[in-house]
Amino acid sequence: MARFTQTETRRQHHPQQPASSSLVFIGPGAPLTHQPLLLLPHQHQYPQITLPKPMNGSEPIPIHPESGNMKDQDAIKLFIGQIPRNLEEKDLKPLFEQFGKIHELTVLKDRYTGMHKGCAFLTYCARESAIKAQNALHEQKTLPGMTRPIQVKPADSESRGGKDRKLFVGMLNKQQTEEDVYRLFEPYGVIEECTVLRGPDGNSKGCAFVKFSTHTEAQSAIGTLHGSQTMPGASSSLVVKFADTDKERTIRRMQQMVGQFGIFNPAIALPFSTYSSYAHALMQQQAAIMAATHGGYLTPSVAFPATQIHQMGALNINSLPPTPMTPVSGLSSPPASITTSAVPSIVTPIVNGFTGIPHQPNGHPAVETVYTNGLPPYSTQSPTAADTLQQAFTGVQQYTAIYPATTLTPIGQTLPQPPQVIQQQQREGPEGCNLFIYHLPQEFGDNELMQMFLPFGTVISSKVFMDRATNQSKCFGFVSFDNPASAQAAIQAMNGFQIGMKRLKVQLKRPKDASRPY
DNA sequence: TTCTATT
Repeated sequence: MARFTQTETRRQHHPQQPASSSLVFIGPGAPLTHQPLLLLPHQHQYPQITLPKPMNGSEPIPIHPESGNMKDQDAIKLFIGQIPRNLEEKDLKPLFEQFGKIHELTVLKDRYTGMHKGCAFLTYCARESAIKAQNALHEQKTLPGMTRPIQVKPADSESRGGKDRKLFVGMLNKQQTEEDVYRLFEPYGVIEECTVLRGPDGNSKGCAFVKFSTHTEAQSAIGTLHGSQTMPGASSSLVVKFADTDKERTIRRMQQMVGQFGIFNPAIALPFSTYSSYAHALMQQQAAIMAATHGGYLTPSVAFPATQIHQMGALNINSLPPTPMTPVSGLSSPPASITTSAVPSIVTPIVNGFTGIPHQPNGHPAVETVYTNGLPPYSTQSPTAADTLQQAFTGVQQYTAIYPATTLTPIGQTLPQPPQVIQQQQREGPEGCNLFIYHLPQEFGDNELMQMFLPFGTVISSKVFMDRATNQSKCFGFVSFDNPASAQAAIQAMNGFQIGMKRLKVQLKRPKDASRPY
């Protein structure tokens, strides 16, 4: 059995501190499961963990720092993962208290929905308690209802970056194990984590994550290994690059969704150039956002909370039913298997909770009516592709749509002050911020329109014009941003963007007084 | 060929 001893993860605050425990590589011979292979500290014996019993309907009791509850200067903040979503702070407390006095324990909640994220941060008063807890708990026990073992490890915030030393390894062959990957990367530095990505069946997806202890090590692995060889059975040479950040993953998912739009009419492929231009604009936009945000996190108005992104990613848009306009063969479109059941139930009441805003008497309901309702006007018809698409987008809707419905949301008191989306009754952006979009797919409603433009900035309003008689989309609409740069980015990326057989026309909305001399 | 989550 192979055993590789490694030094402990370096801590940001004490880079010089000698390793206080060693990490052991669990290699082949050890029963490898589909779990990521981690470099686990030696196990110590601790009392059998008694799982806390969730208490129904009780309020969370956050444990906050207080006097007499001082923490070590070098205390380690731990990230706790794989927590059942029905466990709150007070439920978790007993589990962790056995390793020492807790300084702070916070279950992470979605900022907007208050939804339990299934993870928490934990800081003990004593550094040593954290180490004990990690050794005793990490990957050692699976909490009720969870399919993976609990995670107890230093929070990302405890190590600088974290991402700048984590590599994505692609184009592995599916037979390669964690150990194979480990061996491959071992020469370049200290490997803290090595995970082969696997599907539910445990089969390798042909890629892996390798985390080095330093950026430099990671960089050197890239320099030497990337493209250096082609694994047997792989379609191209080995890919070694820094892993995506969450933001990049978000962008990737959006790109994938965009790609899926082409499925509305499989006969026409999305031209790569257009796709690429959208992707590129997304990247630029995201980069701009990141640069403008000191914390490095996306502005709430633009960011998709990770949990919701996850929801999007979990939905199979490929299962879209044929649209009424463009029936497709069974070839590329399996029967609609997506149902509302695939969407967290919280979504529906929120999205449906909108009340109509009365149309203006000027005969222009569109731009005047912001988020009149969260549903496309055709939603009462039999299921359409857009219905399903809407479900796919529900996570985003839940986020974006929630603001106008503040008084209707069941979790209203957990909502923070709504960000700029809530310029409440503002319907049209400043000049240069309002776009006219033509050649929309018939199935697109306000929401789909909004989703398509959200990546470029804060969408103040989105409206697809409907034919009053037929209740069908007139295939054009308006989108308003809160700033001209977003509008320009959207034009750059989306004008000429092909969806099905059509190409979008995206241009600035003509100002009302455009033709009027001043 | 990008993971279960990181205030």
